Amino acid sequence: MLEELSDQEKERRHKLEKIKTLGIDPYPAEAFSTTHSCYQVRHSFDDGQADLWQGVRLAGRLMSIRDMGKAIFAELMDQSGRLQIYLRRDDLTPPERPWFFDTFVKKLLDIGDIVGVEGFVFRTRMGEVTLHVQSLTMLCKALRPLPIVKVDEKGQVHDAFTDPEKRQRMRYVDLLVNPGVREVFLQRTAIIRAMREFFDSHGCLEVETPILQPIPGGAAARPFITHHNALDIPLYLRIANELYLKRLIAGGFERVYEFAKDFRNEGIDRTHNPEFTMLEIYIAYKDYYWMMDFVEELLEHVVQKVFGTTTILYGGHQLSFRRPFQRLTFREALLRYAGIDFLESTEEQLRSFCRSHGLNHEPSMGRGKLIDEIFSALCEPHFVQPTFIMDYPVEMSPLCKRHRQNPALAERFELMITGKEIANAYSELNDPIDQLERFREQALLKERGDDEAMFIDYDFVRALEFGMPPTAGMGIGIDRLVMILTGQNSVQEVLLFPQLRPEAKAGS
RNA sequence: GAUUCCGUAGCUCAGCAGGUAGAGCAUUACACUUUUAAUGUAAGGGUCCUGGGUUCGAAUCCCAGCGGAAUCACCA
Repeated sequence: MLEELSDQEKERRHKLEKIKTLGIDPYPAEAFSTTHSCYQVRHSFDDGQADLWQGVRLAGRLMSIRDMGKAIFAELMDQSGRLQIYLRRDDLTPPERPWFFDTFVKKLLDIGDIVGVEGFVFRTRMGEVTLHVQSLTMLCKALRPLPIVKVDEKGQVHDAFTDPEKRQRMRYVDLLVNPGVREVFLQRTAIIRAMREFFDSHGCLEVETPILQPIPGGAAARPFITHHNALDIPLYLRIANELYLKRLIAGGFERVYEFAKDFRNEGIDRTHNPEFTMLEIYIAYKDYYWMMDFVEELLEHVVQKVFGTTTILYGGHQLSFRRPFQRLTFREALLRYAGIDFLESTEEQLRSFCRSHGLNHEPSMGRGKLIDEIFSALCEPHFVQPTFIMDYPVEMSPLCKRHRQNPALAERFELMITGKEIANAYSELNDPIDQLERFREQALLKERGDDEAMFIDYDFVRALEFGMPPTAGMGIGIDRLVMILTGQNSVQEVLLFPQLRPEAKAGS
């Protein structure tokens, strides 16, 4: 069911028909080869060697058109940026097509149309590097008008395309019209590439593990569930890939990592999207202390490489990614900011602490969750600069080794930045008997109504029974890291296509 | 899931003591062969999110729904 067309859309469809009538294909099949990008022309044009700048071919979208009568100034935009082009009747009125300029270029081209041009480069009186077009090829007619964003001489932006809903629903328009948006996604890719290079240079192997899992393991979260028809079994979209990567360590790979799309069936807000990207990496024969050094080195490297500095401005804070980061134990953090020693507290004491501080304390919450609640509310906001929090209570970490000095603690650290967890790492539990017990405790929590408690994964336990070397493992929430590094305050701004409610159908 | 705010032309917005709509840009026409938020003159363009209700009369008030934003809850 098509929506009713607006006047401007009707107008463009009329133009489309006229273009066809002139014998011009508005959607030609042939490739259009280019010699330069807009950026190259604009930044490397040399007035002294103008004769070298002939036969320059560019392709892109018309972003503005200033009709001066017998001449037109327009802006062409390609992936690299914009370049002014100059279209003159005298040059675009070939004898075999005398109507070309007056009928086609002037009347039938619109902002948003995609064209290929060829000509020579010159500098206008106003000092603008410009392509003097000698031939123009229609490459695609745009049937909808593009929102016109204008920037005046003071740099002030007018009529910016800002409606968050429209921007996200029509990201293709957002990307065309808001240059900062493109920049964020280029940086996102650069960040991931720098990480990948770092891992590869440390002898790590990038692998792929199942997204559809019979048992959703490796994290505490509600999964999406689906059904496999041929096998007639339920399958879950993965909430993590941890247990599969550790199977690979058991299988003899010593350094593996995966940038994994994970899925969690939770609410959507400015820090949560139902699908998100998590980097997980596992290194055999190392422990979480080694991993802390490794993360520091990784982040300092990535930030330096992508941004050319180790200082990032975020929400008014100067974040320093220069090594070493602060380190603090979980117990010290709770003592300092909540005034409690969780090692000395029973579940009941923790529950009443939550009650008296107005925090959550559902009956289904065990010790681990109560402690987590207190920590999140009272401690996390203090860790603005990159800070390692070490040695979490063992109840909160069912896949993590007990601390070598205190069995109530786990050999786990989280890296907090701007009060948010960015990385989470363990000395991985490789004792199959202990692992099975921890799974069973999770099963009990599930019976108490904790729908995020873990399932027992017997195959994973079997893998551990065959033996997995001591291993350090870590996960990094890529979207949140990208948010911080690119200065965005919502995940939707670092995801090309964030999840939205379906658009209401027109008519039907 | 709860509360609050928002939903008017392609884009950004104004209009609300209730009398069936306005601006800038965009569009159309004309003028202008070095302009750059081009300019000048003229014109067209709107189920005012949807559905009910109150009223002689609703973009404006009330109710419900849909969508979005913020805060909280839930959650990495």
